[in-house]
Amino acid sequence: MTTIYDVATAAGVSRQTVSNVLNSPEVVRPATRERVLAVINQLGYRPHASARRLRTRTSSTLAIRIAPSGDGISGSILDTLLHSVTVHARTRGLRVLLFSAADPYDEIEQFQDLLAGSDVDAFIITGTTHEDPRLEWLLGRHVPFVSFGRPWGLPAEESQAISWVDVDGYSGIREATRSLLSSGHHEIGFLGWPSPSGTGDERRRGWRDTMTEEAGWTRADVTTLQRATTEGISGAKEAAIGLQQAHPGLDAIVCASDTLALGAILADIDVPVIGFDSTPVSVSLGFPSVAQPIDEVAHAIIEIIVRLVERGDDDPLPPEEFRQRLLLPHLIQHGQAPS
Amino acid sequence: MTTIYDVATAAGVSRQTVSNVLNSPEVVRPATRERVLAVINQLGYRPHASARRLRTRTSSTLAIRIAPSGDGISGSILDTLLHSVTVHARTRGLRVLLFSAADPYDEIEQFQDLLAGSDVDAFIITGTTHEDPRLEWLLGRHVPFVSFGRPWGLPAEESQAISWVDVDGYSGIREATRSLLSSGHHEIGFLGWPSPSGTGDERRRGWRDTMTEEAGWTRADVTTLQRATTEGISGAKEAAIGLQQAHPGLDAIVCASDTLALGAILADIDVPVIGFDSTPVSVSLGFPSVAQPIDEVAHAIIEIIVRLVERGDDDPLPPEEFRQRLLLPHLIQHGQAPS
DNA sequence: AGGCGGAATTTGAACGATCAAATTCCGTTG
DNA sequence: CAACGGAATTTGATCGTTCAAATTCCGCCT
Repeated sequence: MTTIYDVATAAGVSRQTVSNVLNSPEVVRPATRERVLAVINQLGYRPHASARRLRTRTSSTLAIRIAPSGDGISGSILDTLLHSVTVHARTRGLRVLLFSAADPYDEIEQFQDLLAGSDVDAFIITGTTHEDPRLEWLLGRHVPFVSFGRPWGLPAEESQAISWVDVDGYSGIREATRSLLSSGHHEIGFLGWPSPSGTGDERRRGWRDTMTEEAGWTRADVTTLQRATTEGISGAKEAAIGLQQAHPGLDAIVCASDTLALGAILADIDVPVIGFDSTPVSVSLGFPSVAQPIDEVAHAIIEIIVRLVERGDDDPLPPEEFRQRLLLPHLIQHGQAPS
Repeated sequence: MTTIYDVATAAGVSRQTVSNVLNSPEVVRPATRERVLAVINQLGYRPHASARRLRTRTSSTLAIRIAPSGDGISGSILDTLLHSVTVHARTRGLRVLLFSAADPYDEIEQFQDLLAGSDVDAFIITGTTHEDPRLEWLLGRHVPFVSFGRPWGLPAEESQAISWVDVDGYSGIREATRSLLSSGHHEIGFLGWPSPSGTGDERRRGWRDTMTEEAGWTRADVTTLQRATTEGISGAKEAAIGLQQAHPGLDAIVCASDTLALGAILADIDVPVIGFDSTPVSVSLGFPSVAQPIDEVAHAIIEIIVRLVERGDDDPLPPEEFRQRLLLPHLIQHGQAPS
């Protein structure tokens, strides 16, 4: 193994100069820099990351929790995010460490371990809930983190302190509903999750507002055009059938997820169905779905993390517009007709 | 931040004793051990992982490459593996680092970086190909690694040196075919990938041998009962239609993947279809599929890695049966009927 | 030619842990 | 009661890097 000393000796400079070539090239005279770089290449020197971390107390690594196991149909959004995050992280010289945790408290336990060893500079958290203990813990210690998903239902003051990236489900469902309207449909139902659910309620509003503002329905009328059911195929199937029985004129359904959409499709009521998340199921069966721009999400997350990490410990937080990003999803018409 | 010195001072012992309490408890007198542990808890001391790594040159971390982006329908096997690996890794005190690479050479580049910094002790590699440059590189440097998937087509001698965990596709397809036979089907077709393909050919043989050994077909007859097509729905659909036209008596189809199976189902030829991998698509559509025991795979991988890492640098390799595991997949009858 | 001052480079110290060797402790034994 | 010896504990050195301070270099001005 070659160390910084070997390089220094071979290049006829001191170890610190080698260090500077790598970390602050601008302070080294160009001629020297070239010479050192040549030696570095020739010897194949790579800095010892742990030694650097010990000294600098930073790791250039971010951590993200991975849920115990893929739950099946839709769970893959987070997996997709993981891919994109890893790729974008690399372009900024960051690494991604995975960890698993049984529950939020266990997760906090892991935060501690990872931070204590200078293993990790920042976290990406997902699935924040009301009164999430993780938020308080992280904020209290000034640990840089970004949430994928807005932290719903927090007092404005606290929510301001949190960095997040999210996808505007409201707009996504509006776009889906609008596309159905413009292709001549009118009596469009909605299949969603039971309230309260930050994400779910927002998607429902997207549909409701489009129906009332752009299709001439009244608030009262649209209430019977929607059903709520927990994520799952059989429940969705029943709900879709129920919807059609109540509204024989029903001519399309917008859903809060691909799972619900699949249920609606399997109900065989023969109207167009639009899902959410553009999961493998919608891709392969070919029904339209609102796709989250996961790659953009990853990009935004990484940019924010870089900003947060670079910030000195008592510099002020960057302004909100740099730390909170709401991205637009887009309706995708998958090639094939439903079977 | 509390260090080992703080603990030592507070407990009235030397730093080394504290270190021993954590790393070799058996050499510390029980009374002392208790006292030190109490202080550790009280102060919330956590060892600084980077300092330890610098000294010991090990990281308790393994790395796995994550492919650039989820390709859609089937890719999720590796994601599932990632989940399981992370969980099992934790039980053995290991961490999981992700990295991305554009191609095998780029991947080797990353191996170097990660090893140079004592960031990583071992790798999990996937998708090994004939003449894989990674194998040579890793073997040449005695870097511990485990391959998910047998390295196909290597000279026996070299192949012996490699540790791997794989799933016996041959048996899986045999089980699938046999189950169709036992439910009264006889003219069972096979949809697979073009040869040569280690995995694909193996699965095809599973079907062929079952047909000839257990269903009374001749080698010659079965050749027309199978079609090969690249992974994709439309190709599979055509192939399935072609199969039925050639064999009007066709009464079931076994496929090398869920994607192919979905194609066959969408061909509407109304015979039972069995897929492979039990992906979300087969789960949600409810067609049977051969499921890889991914959790067992992850467990086996971690056990092997632990063995390899613990091994001194010139200890002999553990015997093959500890380093090469072929696991059995199982046919899963998903609840629901195809739409 | 001597002195000045900023740029470039080098030197000393430290980050927190573990290894290896040295020392202390303490119960046994002659 | 002193010497012995194994167990328990402490001390000195080191892993590879970067920070901060000290030193050297070198062109330029008077």
